[in-house]
Amino acid sequence: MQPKHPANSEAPSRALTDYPRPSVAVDTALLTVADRALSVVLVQSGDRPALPGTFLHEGETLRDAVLRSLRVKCGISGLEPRQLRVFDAPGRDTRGWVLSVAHLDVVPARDLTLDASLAHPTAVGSARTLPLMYDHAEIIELAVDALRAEYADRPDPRPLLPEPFTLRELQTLHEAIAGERLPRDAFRRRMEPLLTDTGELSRGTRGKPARLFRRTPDPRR
Amino acid sequence: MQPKHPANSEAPSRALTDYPRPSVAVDTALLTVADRALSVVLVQSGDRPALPGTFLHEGETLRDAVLRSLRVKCGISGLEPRQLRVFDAPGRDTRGWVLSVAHLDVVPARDLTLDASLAHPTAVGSARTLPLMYDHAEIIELAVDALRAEYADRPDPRPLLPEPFTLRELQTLHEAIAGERLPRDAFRRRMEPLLTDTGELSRGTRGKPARLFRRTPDPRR
DNA sequence: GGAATAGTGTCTATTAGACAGTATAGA
DNA sequence: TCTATACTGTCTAATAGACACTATTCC
Repeated sequence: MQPKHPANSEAPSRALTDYPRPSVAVDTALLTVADRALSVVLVQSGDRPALPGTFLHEGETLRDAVLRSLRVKCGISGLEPRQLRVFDAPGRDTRGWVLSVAHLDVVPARDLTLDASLAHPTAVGSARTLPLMYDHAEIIELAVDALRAEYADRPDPRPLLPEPFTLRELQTLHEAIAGERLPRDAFRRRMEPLLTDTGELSRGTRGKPARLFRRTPDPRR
Repeated sequence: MQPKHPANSEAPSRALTDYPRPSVAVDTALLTVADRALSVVLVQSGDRPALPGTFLHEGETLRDAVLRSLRVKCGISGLEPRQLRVFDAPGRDTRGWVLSVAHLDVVPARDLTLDASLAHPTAVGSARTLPLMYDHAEIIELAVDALRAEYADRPDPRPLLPEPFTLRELQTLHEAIAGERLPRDAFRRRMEPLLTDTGELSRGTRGKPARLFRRTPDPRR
C-alpha cells in the first residue's frame, strides 16, 4: 500500500494519524552456542522468563530497536538481526493492540557478558519446558529452524568461531546447531572447499596437528 | 517484548497510547500463472503501478487485512496469504511513519475476474521493467522466490491446478513458476509418488491418453 | 500407416555415507 | 612404543539426468 488513498474503503482526505494505530514491539531470540549446546538468552519479565524485547520508537528501524534492546538488556552490540515474522493475534498482549516483530540474532558465547540476575543463556531443549511469555516459545522454534537453515550449507556465516579454526571445531559447532551428530567424511567434503587454508597447523593438541582454516570471503556472506 | 515495562528505558507507568505509534499497512504480491507465464496482479496507484494494499484496521489481523484488500481491489477471496517481511525504512512513505508488511498470495488464473481498468496481471519479467511504487519491486522478487521454494519439492501446494490433472499439466505449471524447462524423467520420478492416481485417463487429446491424478492429502499441506 | 504424446527401462555421472588404511603428534 | 587424532583413498548405494524404446490414441 502506498500514496493516494490511505485505505480504499475510507475517505482519502483524512490524515494518517486520524486512524487508530497499533503499538509495534520487537522480540529477539538471541542464540548462542555454549558448552556444545545451542542456547537462547532469556530475561525475567514479571513472573516468567521471556525473550528480550522493546517497543519501536519513532524514526527508528526495527533493526535499530532490536540492537537497542539487546544493548540495554544484554550489554552486547555489533550483531545482525534477521526478521522472522510478525505476531498479530488480537488478544496476544493484555495491554492493548500490540504487534510484535520476532527476530533472530546470534552471538558468540565469548562475547556474552551478562548480568546473571537479568539475563542468562538456556539450552533450547530446557527452554522448551519453561512457561515462556505469550508466543515466545514459537519464536524460539522459528529462530532455531532459521539458524539451522543458515548453517546447513555454509561453514560459519554468522560468524561464531574465532579464526583460525580446525575442521573439527567447525563440525562441533555444526553439531550443536543441528542438534545431532554429523558424518565426518561428508562434512569435510562439503566444507573444505568453502574455507581458506591458512597453511598453519594447530599446536599442543593430542594427536596429529590439524590444519587451520579461515572463513573465505563469501559472495553469499 | 511483553507485559511489565512498555520499554525498559522508559517509565513503566505510562499507557501504551502515550507513545507514538506507526501506521501499519499490508502490501501483497498476488501471483498467478496465466498463459504459461508467472504473473503478478498490479493496480494503479496515482501515476504508477503498485501492489494491492491497505492499512491495518484496529482489531484486525494482518491476514484479514490482506484478504480485505484483495477482495476490495481484485474481487477475490478464499486465499492463503503468507508473510514475507516488514519494510520499515524511515523515509519509505512520504505520508509519514508507515510500516508495510509484505505478503505473498496465489490465485488460479481462472478465479481472477478483474476489472481490467483497476487491476491486471503482468508477467513478472515485464513487471521488472516497470517503475513500481517504493519497495514493491523487491516484494515481487521475494514473493517469486518464496513461491519457487514452496513448489520445489511438492506437486501443487497452493493449489493452482483444477483436479484431476495430468503429469504434463503439472510440469507445465512448475516450468512457469520456475521460469525454466524441467527434465521430464526426473520430474515424473519426484512427483508421481506424491500424487494419487485416479485410475482415469484423459480423453480427446492428441496422443496416448494420460493418467489423471489428484493431490494427495499431505501432512506438510 | 504416420504423427504425437504417454509411459517404461537402462545406462552413466555424481554424491553421500561407510570404512579402512596411513600420517604425525604427545605421552 | 602406544594412543589419539588428522588425513586420504576406495567401495557402495542412491539419485538425477540422458536416452532409447514401447504403448496408445487421433488423423
